[in-house]
Amino acid sequence: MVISAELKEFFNSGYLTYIPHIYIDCVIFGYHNRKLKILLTKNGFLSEWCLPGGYMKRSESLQQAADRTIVDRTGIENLYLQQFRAFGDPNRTRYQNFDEEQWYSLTGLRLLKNNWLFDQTVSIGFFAITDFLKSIPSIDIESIESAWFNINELPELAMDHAEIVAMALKTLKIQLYHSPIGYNLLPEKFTLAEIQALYETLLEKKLDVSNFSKKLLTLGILEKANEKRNTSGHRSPYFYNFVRSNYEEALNEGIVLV
Amino acid sequence: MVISAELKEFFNSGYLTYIPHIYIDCVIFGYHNRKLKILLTKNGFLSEWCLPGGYMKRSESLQQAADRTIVDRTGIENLYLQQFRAFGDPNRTRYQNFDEEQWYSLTGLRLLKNNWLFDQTVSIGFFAITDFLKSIPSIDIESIESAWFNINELPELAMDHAEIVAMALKTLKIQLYHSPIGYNLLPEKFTLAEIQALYETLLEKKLDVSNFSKKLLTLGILEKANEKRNTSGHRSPYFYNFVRSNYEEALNEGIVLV
DNA sequence: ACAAAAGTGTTCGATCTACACCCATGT
DNA sequence: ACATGGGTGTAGATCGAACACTTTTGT
Repeated sequence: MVISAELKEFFNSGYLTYIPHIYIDCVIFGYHNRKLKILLTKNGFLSEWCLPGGYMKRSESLQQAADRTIVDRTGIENLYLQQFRAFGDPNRTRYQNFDEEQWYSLTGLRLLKNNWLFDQTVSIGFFAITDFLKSIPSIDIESIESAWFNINELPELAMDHAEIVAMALKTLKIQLYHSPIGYNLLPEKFTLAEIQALYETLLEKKLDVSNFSKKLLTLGILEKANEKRNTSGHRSPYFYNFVRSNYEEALNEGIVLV
Repeated sequence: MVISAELKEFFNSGYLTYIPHIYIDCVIFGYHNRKLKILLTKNGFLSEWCLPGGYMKRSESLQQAADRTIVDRTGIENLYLQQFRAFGDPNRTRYQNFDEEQWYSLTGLRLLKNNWLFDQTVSIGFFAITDFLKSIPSIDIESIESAWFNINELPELAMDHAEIVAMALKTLKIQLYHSPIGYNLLPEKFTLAEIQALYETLLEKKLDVSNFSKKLLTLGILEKANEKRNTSGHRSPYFYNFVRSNYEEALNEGIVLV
């Protein structure tokens, strides 16, 4: 990996800009057509894949740090990132297993043992969900690759990142139970089969067709549009769309779904 | 306030032991006889009251830090502390409004602007609930007083501590809805009226006598003991006790209560 | 007897679950 | 006509809210 001047600067004096002990890790779920993926990045110095994340800057808020991190590291904008847990096992630091020589041979930089990069970090976990076809990630200075992975075909993850993913998934499911989802994951108009597929994928279980649609329609979250999708070979399904006001209300008030 | 040698040492070189940017704040709910209180401490240098809390030590886990903090600061042992949120507004630091002169006149110590105590901190919020009659708090070196306050008669709180309390209370209520509580808050044997009073106080609403007991008995969490409390003037209530196995199961599996 | 608190029963309606059934359409 | 997926209807069980009722006990 080529060590840019920018990266060198980051290694040597990043602690002036960033707080050395507070890291943000983001679990970005991507959904499309019955597939649930998460976004991972390949750090240039680690063999395992990582969650996209970054240090918190001095004098910014946690939320700002998370939002900035995701834009910086993946180029994806307008994600609604939600905090779900802090992770703070001892000796939790990205480069804990490197000694000075190893680091030198990898980067050509001599970093002292007390360099800020080797400090213990507490990580604040955030998660978000997006349509992975609409969200094309880019990469940042510390990374060499960035990709969507199927949730049940994840590669080896660095540090405690597997645990972070597991907790995020658990939180996502609980959340889904109490508030609707879909605004950013489905097109403007969609069929009942499509939204049910979304829920079934996220919850990892089958739902009853009749009961599912009844629920969403009774709650007033969905309404039938006067249009059908043109399929062939069988009956064409109607389009539906979200009823914005009721959707928002369900987000605030909470519902019980499924 | 007298500045002990220990405190002086803490101010000057605490950063060697503690991570300057990570703070733990604990909301300790105390219940007894229809009263819900929280535990606050009076810091010797601030006019407002604070949540008991402390810095995280280098190379300990978040959970260890929280557990140690509560023992150190309040002397209360065996609390089950549960993480609920991280708070990280910019410029969030306990002594942010002090300048060098003020600090000197208060403490007799000359601390530089870049002293670790003035660093921005992210706080990880934990909460727990205990019986406040059984939990007599003691105080620590930075504090001059420690006391239980009724939840709706809280004094002015430092920094964002009011927000932390509000979030903790919200989390407690949601949690109560999904899992039983009472093991450490009620005596071994208690009456239905007593456990209902507990729930009504925590949830801040009245519950129906019949439905409440039916629910807990149907779930198998409570069982009737062959004993009555001796009251006078009217019918004596039966004692009940928790059925440990079902209680634990409800904790793990989740229930819906009320 | 009656007041006060303990404890039980019952009704009504909403909601969930499971499953059967009908509909539309291309071949 | 039939296969395929879209969509609806309904019986039975379960649950929850509200409230009336019975029991026990001291005065």
